[in-house]
Amino acid sequence: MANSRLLLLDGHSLAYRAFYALPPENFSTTTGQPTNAVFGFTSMLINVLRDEQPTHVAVAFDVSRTTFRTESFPAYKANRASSPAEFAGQVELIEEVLRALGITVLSVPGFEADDVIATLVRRSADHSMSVDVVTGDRDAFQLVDGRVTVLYPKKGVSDLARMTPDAVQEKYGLTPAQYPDYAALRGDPSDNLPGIPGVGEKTAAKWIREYGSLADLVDRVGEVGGKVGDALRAALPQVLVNRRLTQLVDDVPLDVDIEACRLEAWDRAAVDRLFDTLQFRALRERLDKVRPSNGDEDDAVAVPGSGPEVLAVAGAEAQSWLAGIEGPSAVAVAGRWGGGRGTIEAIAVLDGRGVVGLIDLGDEVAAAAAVDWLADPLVPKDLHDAKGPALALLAAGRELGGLRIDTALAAYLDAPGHRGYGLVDVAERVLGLSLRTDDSADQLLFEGGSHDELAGHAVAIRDLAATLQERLTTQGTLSLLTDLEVPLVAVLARMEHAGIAVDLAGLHALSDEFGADMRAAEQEAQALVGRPFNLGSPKQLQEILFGERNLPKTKKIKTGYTTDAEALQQLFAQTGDPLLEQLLAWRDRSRLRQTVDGLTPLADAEHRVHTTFNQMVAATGRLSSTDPNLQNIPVRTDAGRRIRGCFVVGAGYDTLLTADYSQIEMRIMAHLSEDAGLIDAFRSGEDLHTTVASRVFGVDATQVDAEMRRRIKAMSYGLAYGLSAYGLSQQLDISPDEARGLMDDYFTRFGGVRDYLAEVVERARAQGFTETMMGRRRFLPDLTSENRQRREMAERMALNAPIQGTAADIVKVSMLAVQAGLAAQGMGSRLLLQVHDELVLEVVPGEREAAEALVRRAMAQAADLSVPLDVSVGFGPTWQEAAH
DNA sequence: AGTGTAGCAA
DNA sequence: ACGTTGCTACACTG
Repeated sequence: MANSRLLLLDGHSLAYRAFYALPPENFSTTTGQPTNAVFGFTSMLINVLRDEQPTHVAVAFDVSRTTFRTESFPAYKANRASSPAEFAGQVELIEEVLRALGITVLSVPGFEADDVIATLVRRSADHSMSVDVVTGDRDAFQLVDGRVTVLYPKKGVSDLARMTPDAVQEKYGLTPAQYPDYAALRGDPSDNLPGIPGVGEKTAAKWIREYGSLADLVDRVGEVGGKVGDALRAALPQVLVNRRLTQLVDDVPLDVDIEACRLEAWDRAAVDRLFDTLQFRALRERLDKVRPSNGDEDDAVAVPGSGPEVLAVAGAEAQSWLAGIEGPSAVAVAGRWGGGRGTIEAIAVLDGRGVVGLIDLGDEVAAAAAVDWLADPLVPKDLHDAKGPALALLAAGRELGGLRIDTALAAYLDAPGHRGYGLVDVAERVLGLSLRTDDSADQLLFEGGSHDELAGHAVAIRDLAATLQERLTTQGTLSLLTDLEVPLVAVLARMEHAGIAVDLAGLHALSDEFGADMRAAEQEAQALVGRPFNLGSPKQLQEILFGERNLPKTKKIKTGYTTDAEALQQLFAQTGDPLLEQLLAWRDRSRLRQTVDGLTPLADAEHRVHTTFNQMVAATGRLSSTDPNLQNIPVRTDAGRRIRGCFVVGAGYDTLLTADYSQIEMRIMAHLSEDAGLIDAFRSGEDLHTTVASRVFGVDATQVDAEMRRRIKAMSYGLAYGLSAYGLSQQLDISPDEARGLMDDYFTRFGGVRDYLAEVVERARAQGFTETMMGRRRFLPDLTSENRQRREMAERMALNAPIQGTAADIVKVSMLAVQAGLAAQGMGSRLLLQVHDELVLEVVPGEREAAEALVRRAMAQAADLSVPLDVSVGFGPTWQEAAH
């Protein structure tokens, strides 16, 4: 035990330091939960774990305000205001963090955290451990000796003073043992311990140095001359009380053995979940770099040596080796991909024989064999995130075949909502494995000596496939993987590979035009203000609007007052300040230009842009699109639609086809809620919002005016998002009472919807997750949170996830059906984009009718609901003109 | 490099 | 505090 290092922290004092050191406005979750104390504490903890490499750790907390100290001296700490509510809540969160990290938490009624610490310090002497005590309470300096160091936060949460005997000597001119004597003389305002009038730190330290100790000073108290001597004699009883209170108790009754504080590997899944909810992204990564020092780094690394034999397979040997493979293989692929293309550098194949074959695709003969093998639909294989390799094969004019399980997708279905599904992350979360990787990027590149690494990945993929397959089977969601997500990989790869053509000249013209509009607005704005300024700087804008021009204050945000479009429009309505118009115009054009200018550099030689569809980002099951995001191309304004007009049909094709579901989410709501009224409204085939409005307001459909329809439409859509009466009132610009009345009327007519919404939340609370029609789960642990904000946030997520998720499932099913239909009929038309409820296809000459029929059928039959799935289809040379 | 604001889509 | 799911650009901060 000679090399054991014990780390002891004073939870409350450090949390308090952090609470006041870090501004809560910079440290809160998006749900409004302040996390400054949790963040600061956790940050300090990670730093000391990293710097001190302890083998044992414990954190002590004060339990209550009454201790033996308050009993003997009622004024003790009586000056302390009760801690603010924002603080109290965070202590619980800190304890959660510690639990997840497997760190012992201690508290003993009647004693302060420092007494618990002193007790452990004394006990650790038997184990001859070195000890670090982290606390914001200077009384702990009395514990310092050659074996024990106190780390005391100087400033903020990152700067710790290392108090060794020498450091104490240097700072106070006293030994650690003398410190409590000195503290008793000095008093402590923060603990409400009075000092001696006229005696400060200097005199107190001088006396202790001179007399050696407080006891000696008391013995010779008559020798102290002057006014301060009189003061000392007068205050002596109080000084002795101070001394007793400052002394730490080192025999607190504590039934925890030091050995129980040994730091074990922590529960990564729990840490991930907790840090996700706390939105501690950076800390998560810093924590990753700190490993428990008990040598666990080597015992879980999946590399050969602990695993199977690795064989470098080269040249002509590759083909025969691959041909001899038994059973499904786990395949790790090194390469690079993105932007609709990709290359494979090497693969590691692990099969039933238990040998990893490594094939470097730099070797042409071996590469040909490997590509044939990867493309073979009859060879079952498991990959992690197969879309990249699939793109590489498409680039080579081939297609990935035989994909059985994609372990990244499996991990996503098992637990959506994580930040990343790279192999390193997933192996750690699911298997508790720490994969060695040279670069932290998810995409493994094959360079010289990384054979072992790639082979280790293949082992991890094999184990992940087995574990996750079992988990999904238990969940009943395996078919979602094998029949939906995995087949979709190939479809997405083809879409990304195809890209969509853009009219580059048109985009450049738009950019110029929007640029000119921006300059005009900028000049007018600067003329109105009287000097140049940056219209894109919210800070300068705030100074000008609320300072110089003294406009009414808008909604408060972290950095002052908002200048968002809604607020500026409201300000304009109130004040008519012409500057606001110019700002809004500038913002609008600037935004549009930004969209256009982001697009042009991404076009390839054929003037096509290739987005990347991400299948594992949205917690609800939706896809997302990046580089560029083609799912948020403007459509609501005329100028915006002109950008859509620059997405065009490509050479060799006849037209673009767009097909979208109308009101798919409302239809899903009708189906799931089984509300007879809503189902009837859809079956009638009349305008949905008008029909619903006529029922809510109890009038004939012909009596429904535009305003009534608008309100009902907003209400209907809001329902699926957990809209509150307040939110509805804001959106419709009516009073909360009026909104409440509208909701009541709505629910009177559509009681099934109300019952469904209530039930979906309660069910999710009971089982811990929501489910889509096809069984896709979303876990929402916050549904049982004590914290109201977090709980209500989770409730809204629970309302929305089954609806948004079911829509996502249905669209994915329809994509598979479209792709299958195109292939079955040997058609040349192809899918290009998916925008949540819309598909965009490029149609070759002669296939318009067949394509429309196919798409309509595929989309309408993607699910069997109690209401029809209505699909509208349009054709046109541009995306804009193909819209309907 | 990371955070916050703003704004676009479904 | 008050409507979900995403992505990107920019300004500002350390």
